[in-house]
Amino acid sequence: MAGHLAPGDRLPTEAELMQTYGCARMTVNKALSALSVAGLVDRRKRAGTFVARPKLHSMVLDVPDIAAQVRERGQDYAYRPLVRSVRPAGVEAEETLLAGEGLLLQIDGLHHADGVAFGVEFRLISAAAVPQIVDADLDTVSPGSWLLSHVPWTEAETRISAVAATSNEARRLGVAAGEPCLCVERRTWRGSERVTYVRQLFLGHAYDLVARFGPGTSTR
Amino acid sequence: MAGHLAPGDRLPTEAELMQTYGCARMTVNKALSALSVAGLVDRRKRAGTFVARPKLHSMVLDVPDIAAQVRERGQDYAYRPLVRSVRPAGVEAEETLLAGEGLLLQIDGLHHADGVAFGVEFRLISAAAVPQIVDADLDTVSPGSWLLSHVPWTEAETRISAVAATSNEARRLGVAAGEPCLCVERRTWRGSERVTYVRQLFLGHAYDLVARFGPGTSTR
DNA sequence: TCATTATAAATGTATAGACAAAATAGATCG
DNA sequence: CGATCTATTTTGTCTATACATTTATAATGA
Repeated sequence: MAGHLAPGDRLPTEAELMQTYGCARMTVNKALSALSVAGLVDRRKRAGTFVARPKLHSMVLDVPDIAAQVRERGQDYAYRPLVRSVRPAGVEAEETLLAGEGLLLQIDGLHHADGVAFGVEFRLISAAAVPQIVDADLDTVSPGSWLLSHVPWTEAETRISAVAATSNEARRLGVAAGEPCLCVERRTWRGSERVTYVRQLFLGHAYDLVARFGPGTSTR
Repeated sequence: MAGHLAPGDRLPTEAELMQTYGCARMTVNKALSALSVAGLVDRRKRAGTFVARPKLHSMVLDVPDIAAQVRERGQDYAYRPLVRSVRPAGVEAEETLLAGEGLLLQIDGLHHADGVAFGVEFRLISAAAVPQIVDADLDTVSPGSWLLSHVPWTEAETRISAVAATSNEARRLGVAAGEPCLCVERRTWRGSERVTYVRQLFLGHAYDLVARFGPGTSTR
């Protein structure tokens, strides 16, 4: 971290470090292994341990709770449901996003900050994976928060892009069509079962995401 | 992962797992510690090990090499420099982005796919932190790639947002002003020294980012 | 009843020793 | 000269043991 070793440089062997720091090899090994999973060094048997070339290939993206983030700025957060419908899967092309398993719950809603809408959300939930959702009260709490606290999930994929608001979306957000928006699409699984698909559209000037890489990031 | 244990459930103690799987406690401990740093379980002394409630608070964001990503789609990638200037820091307000240390190198450039520009990049590099950059050949290779392979860095922060292309940016990208673009701003440090600031603007329909959370993500 | 103290249960971390696995470097042979 | 085999170095992983640290729970006392 101090920069004494450049990427590609070889570190002392475990045996040498063991001597240097006067501790057992297991201890050195655990430390180096930790550096390895943190991506700071590469280790190859027989060859040794090398400073990894920094790769920007992965960073830790903070996906903040929307409500908490808004409140942190001193604003008032509110979620307002727009549409809620239960229907069998496979009716529309969109359902390929969640794909064919029993009943499908569609929930649209708006995210407000200080009473002004800054994000619109389209969500599909598989009733097969989340049976409790049908009777849940989703008028005040956002389905995102509800799912987070009620449904264990094991895998998620988020796609981030920039799009122009369609006329429909723009109307809901109270802006002109074509307004640049940050589009967050997220698919969530529990095991191999799909749980939910959500597409969130945030006004470009009202929302951003932050990702970090560095000490303290990977080690939490 | 199989869902047999719900969030909040308590796992067997290390001693019990040791019996169950017939191995040493150190082995059990290493396994549980790994699950802990992966964020799948929480461990409290005296209390035990518990299935963590899934938090969407952090995901792993793939920041792909732009060139590689374009080529993966079967397209031809090219970087073309636009502006390159060396000047003392502190001249413009922008320099607060990298802040006052000696000479500052500004490099603007375009990212092309199959000859068509899809991204424009504005970059500041601290010559104090990267003295070699002044003499580097940056006509064919993008400064991003050059820096990656020549400068070890320890920390980076990326901000992602959606913005409308300014008339200047739109001209360079060959689109209409106001076109929605994905804006990626990244600050990079080595220790406490700032290395570079970059602001990249990608055409919304030509670029997106993907973040994942799940088995195999944190463990690489 | 409440605050304080003591006990014990669980994780956290270190050690020394052993063997496995991989891959480089060298030796051998055609 | 090249291919193949061998030896050795280095990391990967497990084991058994020991002691430290934290903290939930039980015991104690005013």
